Amino acid sequence: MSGPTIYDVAAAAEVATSTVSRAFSQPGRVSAATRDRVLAVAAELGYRPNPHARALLSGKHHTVAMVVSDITNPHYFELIRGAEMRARVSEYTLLLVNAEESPRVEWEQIQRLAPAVDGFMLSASRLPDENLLQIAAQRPVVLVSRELPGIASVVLDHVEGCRQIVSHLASLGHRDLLYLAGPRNSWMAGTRWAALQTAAEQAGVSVRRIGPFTPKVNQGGAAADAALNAGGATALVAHNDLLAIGVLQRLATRGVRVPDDVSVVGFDDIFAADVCTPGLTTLGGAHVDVGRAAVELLLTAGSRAPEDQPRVALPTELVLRGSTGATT
Amino acid sequence: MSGPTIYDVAAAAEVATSTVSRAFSQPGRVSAATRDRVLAVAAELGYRPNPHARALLSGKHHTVAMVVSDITNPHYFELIRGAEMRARVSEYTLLLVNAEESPRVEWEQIQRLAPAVDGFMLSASRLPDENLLQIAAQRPVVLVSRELPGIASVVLDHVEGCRQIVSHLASLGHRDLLYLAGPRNSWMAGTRWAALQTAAEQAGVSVRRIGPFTPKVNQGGAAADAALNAGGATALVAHNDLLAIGVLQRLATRGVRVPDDVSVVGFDDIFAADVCTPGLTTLGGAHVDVGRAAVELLLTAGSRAPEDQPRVALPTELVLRGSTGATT
DNA sequence: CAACCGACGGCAAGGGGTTGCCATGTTGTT
DNA sequence: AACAACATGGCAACCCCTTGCCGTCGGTTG
Repeated sequence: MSGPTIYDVAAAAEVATSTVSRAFSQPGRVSAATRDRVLAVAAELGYRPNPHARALLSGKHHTVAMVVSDITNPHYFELIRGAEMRARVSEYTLLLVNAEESPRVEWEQIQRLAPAVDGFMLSASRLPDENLLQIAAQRPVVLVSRELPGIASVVLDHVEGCRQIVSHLASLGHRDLLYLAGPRNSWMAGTRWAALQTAAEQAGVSVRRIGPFTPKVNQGGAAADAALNAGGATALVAHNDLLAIGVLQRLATRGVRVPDDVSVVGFDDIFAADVCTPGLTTLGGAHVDVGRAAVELLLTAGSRAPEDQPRVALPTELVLRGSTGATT
Repeated sequence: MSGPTIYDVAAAAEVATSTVSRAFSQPGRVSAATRDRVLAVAAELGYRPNPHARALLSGKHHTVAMVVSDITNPHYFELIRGAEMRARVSEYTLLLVNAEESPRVEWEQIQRLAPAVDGFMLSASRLPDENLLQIAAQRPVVLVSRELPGIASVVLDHVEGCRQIVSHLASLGHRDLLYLAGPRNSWMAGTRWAALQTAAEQAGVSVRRIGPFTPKVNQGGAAADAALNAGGATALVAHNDLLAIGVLQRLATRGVRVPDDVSVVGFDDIFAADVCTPGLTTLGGAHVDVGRAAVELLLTAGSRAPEDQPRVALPTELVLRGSTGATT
């Protein structure tokens, strides 16, 4: 069933297993002649080192786990791709775990995998701070789309991003913004709201908040109705593109014209934002780079003390499409 | 660094390590009293079995690898989710691997992971048949969106699906269909073409093929232009939704009205198909179930002989939206 | 020519579990 | 009461690979 072991190679090459092991991992430790012979025999037999046996002794598993809050959110695709690419370069394996928006599932999966991975990349984690610190005490952790002192993190610069959104809307004449908030346990939801308030104040416009809403398309209907009910706002800023798209659909159904009657902005710049009608103005960014940076941090985590865990903030890009326009 | 071991638990509970091991894996093998004590001590110490050590001896890793041809295709989301769900139920870990549309990358990754996983789920594999058989000789393999005698597979029933597409179009008055083909090394592309031909013949309509095209949105422009250039067809059937959406965009740019001038059909029913304008008529199916079924097969693979590997074909669903209409 | 030294291989001890087999202690059978 | 049949727990080997330490051997150095 399993392939040849180091013993088979050793026997065939007529050396000790330790020599075979060293031929691979410490090339300078054996003579060139012996090394060549061992490698030749190994190649012939199709020998592949068993990663488990190796991990058992070294404690290094060459594997990192990426936990995402909800894998059906297309926003994660690019993130995953970036993480996967960076991991592969270092010959690391990426383990993908779906938390299904459930803190309990997230916690259980992490506990289960903890002994088997070198670190965790937690994207939009819904776990409370103390749990995150607990995990970070056991294993290297990098947070994505969340920040917490003592733990490394990678986020898109939402402060600057929200400023861009507000500036954009303000320049189009909007004076009353409404934020359709994300889940209560989403750090992003809180931060975006704070950033929007600050930006709004600086720009001299007002912003209110309703919600929370689960950031999925099918919640967009409720969000849109709530927004219309709240009244007064000429621009809606949805927690993410999925919600925004749901809102657009509902507004269309109710005969509210976008952007003539109301403008809509989302976050993430998912693929569908470019395809829907009207196109969705949204705050994007290089999500591939976020994933890449997170894994990068994770792989170099060993050398850093808990108190100087880096916080990386990557630039955002406001993508203008048809869903925002001048007030009439 | 690492948590307590079975030795710590054994010492604390004043039993042998074998007893601790059995308390977990063979509950009936130890007395209830002993088992309870061991489990209590283990819980108190926060003991978690080391999966590597376990895998080393048993050869079971409780891990399956899912290889996808291109992770940026949203179509995989549901597939991944289904696979992940099924794996979790059995406390299996899902390893996600991106092949980036490159057979070489796919092959290398599979070889690298082979000693560390219990099986492979290969989605839309771009590898030639002989490579697949080679892999299947080492490890259990389940193919998704591909069939090959001797290897288990799960596909959506494209034969019936294509019949539905053709019937739909024929009933709307279309007599000349054009298939915008997928990549040359895509099994699906070949099968869909064959199924379309058969269905067209039965329905008494004509179908032609152009391509191959890389199934991405940005190739839709070229595909649309080639289709218009080919002339004559009143309905376009694109290899997948990404390509179809690209086609829709290009047609809109060129002022060709959909569905008035030409109808467009896609495959996969990705999320974006519902939000683009017009909505894309597409052949979908329960992709979650495909992922679920594939993992199911993989977990029960050990008991089957190579010659009776099941071929599962799940039903498709033709989703009608605005991109198809009657000929004028 | 003795004392040293570096290069190279081998021995053997883990690392954390699992499991076949054996030695007890219990219960059941006649 | 004597013996068979279980039920339990422990011992120790084993899974595959890594690595500290030691022995050997040819070559330097003084």
